[in-house]
Amino acid sequence: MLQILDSMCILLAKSEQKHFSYTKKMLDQSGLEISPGQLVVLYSLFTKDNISISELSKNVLLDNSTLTGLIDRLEKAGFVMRIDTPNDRRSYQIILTEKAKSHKSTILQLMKQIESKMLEGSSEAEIFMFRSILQRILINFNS
Amino acid sequence: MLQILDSMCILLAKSEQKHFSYTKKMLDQSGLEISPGQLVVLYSLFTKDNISISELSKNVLLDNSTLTGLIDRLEKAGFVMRIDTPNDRRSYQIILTEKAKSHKSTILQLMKQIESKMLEGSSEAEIFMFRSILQRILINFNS
DNA sequence: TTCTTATAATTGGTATGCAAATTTTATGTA
DNA sequence: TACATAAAATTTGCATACCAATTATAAGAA
Repeated sequence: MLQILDSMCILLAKSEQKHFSYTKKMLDQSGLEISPGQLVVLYSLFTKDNISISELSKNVLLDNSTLTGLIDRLEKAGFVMRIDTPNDRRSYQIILTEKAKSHKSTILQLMKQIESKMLEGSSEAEIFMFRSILQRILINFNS
Repeated sequence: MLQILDSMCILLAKSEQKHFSYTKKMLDQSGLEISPGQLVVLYSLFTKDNISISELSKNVLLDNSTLTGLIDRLEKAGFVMRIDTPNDRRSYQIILTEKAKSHKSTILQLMKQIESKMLEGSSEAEIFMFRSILQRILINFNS
């Protein structure tokens, strides 16, 4: 085992790095023309779209400025549209296109596949504990 | 709990994202003038320096091209030096400066502090299992 | 020795991410 | 109404990361 991985922080970082690379590889192979960052945005929009950038930023834990670029690329690729918000000319509503909706099940299936790969060899009990520790980490770093 | 976090993959990604931000904040406050990426490189070099970029890239699980920039900034900040490799004019050896060595204990202490924050509220047994699952994830994504 | 192939490091292009600054529009106050 | 303040989105600048291409050098084969 590499020396740096004796640090739990670095182990976490590298696990995510490899997860990101694997996700990117799988998306490339799928032909969906979606990036890992876009995947998270779409996943959130599948549950609730027709919301502003600011609302979306809360849902996906990303800064507005990060979302601007992500939405630009998603819009260019035909997965979402910006439509005017009534009574507020500062903001837009982000809505899914038919193209996005038509790929929903494929996308969700791919995500399940990646999750399976990630958790291969771990028991239900281990996964349950893993989830609760990650949730605690998120809370710890937000306070 | 946010909807997107029902995906273990996204939960992992967001945990690391928050860890990264927290590390950046702590480093900023410390006045060390080191970035999170540089921290990992220094941590590895503390164990073994006087190695080439290629060797280092294996030790820190980063691409050569990523390391070039990181080493550039570390060199500029006076933490490392590139010295010529004897008998191979293509490569350099990366060595720590006295400045880097003088900050070693401060840096290691800061890392411990971040790890403590991260794992706050988790038991030894939970941490042990957490580590082993992360290691398995790393293996899963590398095969 | 010459040519091919491989290796070391860098550069350039793209995708995250954030913070700070900016632009435009709303809202609240005098 | 006029002005100050707030909010929504974007832009800019910086730090990761990767891949693909490039440059320089080394090593092996003919």
